[in-house]
Amino acid sequence: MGKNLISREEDYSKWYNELVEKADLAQHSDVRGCMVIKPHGYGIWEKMQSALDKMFKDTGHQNAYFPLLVPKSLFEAEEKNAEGFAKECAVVTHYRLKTDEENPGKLIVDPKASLEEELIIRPTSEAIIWNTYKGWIQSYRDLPILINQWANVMRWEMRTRLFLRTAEFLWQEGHTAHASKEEALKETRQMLDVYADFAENFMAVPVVKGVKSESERFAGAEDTYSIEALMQDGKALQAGTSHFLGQNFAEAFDVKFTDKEGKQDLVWATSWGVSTRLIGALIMSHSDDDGLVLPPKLAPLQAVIVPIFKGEDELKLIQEKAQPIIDAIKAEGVSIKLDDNDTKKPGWKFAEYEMKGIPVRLALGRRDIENGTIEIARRDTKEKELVPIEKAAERVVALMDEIQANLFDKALKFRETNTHRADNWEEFKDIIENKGGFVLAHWDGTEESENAIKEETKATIRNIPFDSPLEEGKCIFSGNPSKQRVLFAKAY
RNA sequence: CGGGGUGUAGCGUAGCCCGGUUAUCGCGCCUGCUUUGGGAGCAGGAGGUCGCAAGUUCGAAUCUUGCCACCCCGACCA
Repeated sequence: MGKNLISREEDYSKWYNELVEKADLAQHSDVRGCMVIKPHGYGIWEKMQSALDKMFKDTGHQNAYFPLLVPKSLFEAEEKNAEGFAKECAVVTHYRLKTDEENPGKLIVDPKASLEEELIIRPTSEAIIWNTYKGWIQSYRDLPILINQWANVMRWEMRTRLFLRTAEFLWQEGHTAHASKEEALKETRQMLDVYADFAENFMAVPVVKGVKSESERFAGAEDTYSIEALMQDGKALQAGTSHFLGQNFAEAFDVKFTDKEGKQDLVWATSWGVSTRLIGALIMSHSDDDGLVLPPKLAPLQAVIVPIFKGEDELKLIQEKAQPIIDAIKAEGVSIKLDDNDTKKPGWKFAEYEMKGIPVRLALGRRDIENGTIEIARRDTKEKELVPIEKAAERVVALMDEIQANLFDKALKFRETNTHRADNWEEFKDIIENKGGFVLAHWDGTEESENAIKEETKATIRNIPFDSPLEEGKCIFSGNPSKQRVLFAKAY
């Protein structure tokens, strides 16, 4: 079982980096701030993609693809959005290299090949997409447009961490266009619900849904909704956002439609996204000192059989015994493989699959075959059980649901015991500094208080939870009246 | 962009202050034998422009200067 990591924040960062390496998920690239996602890490992303993609399709969305490069003039059209991202944009200025006459074998940028208009490598695609939508929308009959794109984006971050913040990252971004404000608001909320559903039911990570304060709002949005998760070190992680963009982008790109009455109006917009950061959330929610712990629904490989054998004859016998189990398990839609690699020893394999977070491991050796048993070990609790070989498939399939549910329950309990209420400034500071976790506290709604709190404690308003009840109270910082509690935490 | 630090084999490192034969150790890798129910043991082997350049010196991983790269702390952030 994992230790309570909240008590050892200093080496938590090291713990995380080593885990990513040991679990074989990713590595730093030689390219500044970028990440190489290794097959096991990418396998998790693929599982996330297919689950999310299905949820998007089930809510009426379609996939499409837009260009990587955004002309500067388009990028700057929506001023707030452009301003918000300006500091972290990579810019393409030239389109050709040439050999360096002073340094044979080397290349230099050809100064004659500079672009008339610079191209921005997308940090997000609102601009290029809304410029395209302009040509697609004339009438209310063209609406709504419900499109998602799977893509990479680039944000030139000052400091990076694998999965949590990298210069290039993979994500999906939904961009929808609507005829009415109500419909767009409904879409914004619906997609946040989809994200929360995904986080809780696939990732086994409980989340708090809510609305961001003005200062944390997406650049160019009227409102930003987020799901916030609590990591094992007591810090919050924003796991997904859904933005109500109002008519800002329609105005910037002049996207109008004619309604049923023949009147012209600007189109209403939303955008929403989750990224490979979710893999970081997954790692930090469930892992322990022995490595990664994966929820069965997102494990690229859900079960593995480690044969314990001496010589080819024994291996052959084990393979024969294992095959019906494998067939039965696969028939139930659970992925499993027999690791018959003879260059690695069983002990090595046990450790390896544990680090990689494979939910269930079976061990089958001569001793088992003589006794008609098989050993089943679950990753989440590290418990081992010896079951009759004919019951193995049934047990493994059942474990998938048990482990999935256990991980969620454990994460939920962790969040509950690490969510505190603070009613005055001293209490608030004490919790943030000494305990960590979420803090529900009153706030007067002003940016001044928000900034001052951040300045003194590093804690920020994660969101104003949708389910936060209305109650009279006083802002923990200013003492001014407040109508409800908001969610504070130190964040990634 | 400010403040600090580090560059020695695929990875992690000793040596540097106080210059002196063949650059230390561990992991990993290769070969052989024995092993296989929790990251095997023994024996042998391969692998190095000591970040780059210049300088000082009989002699530089070690001293000096310049350059480059990376890391950590802050500001920025899905």
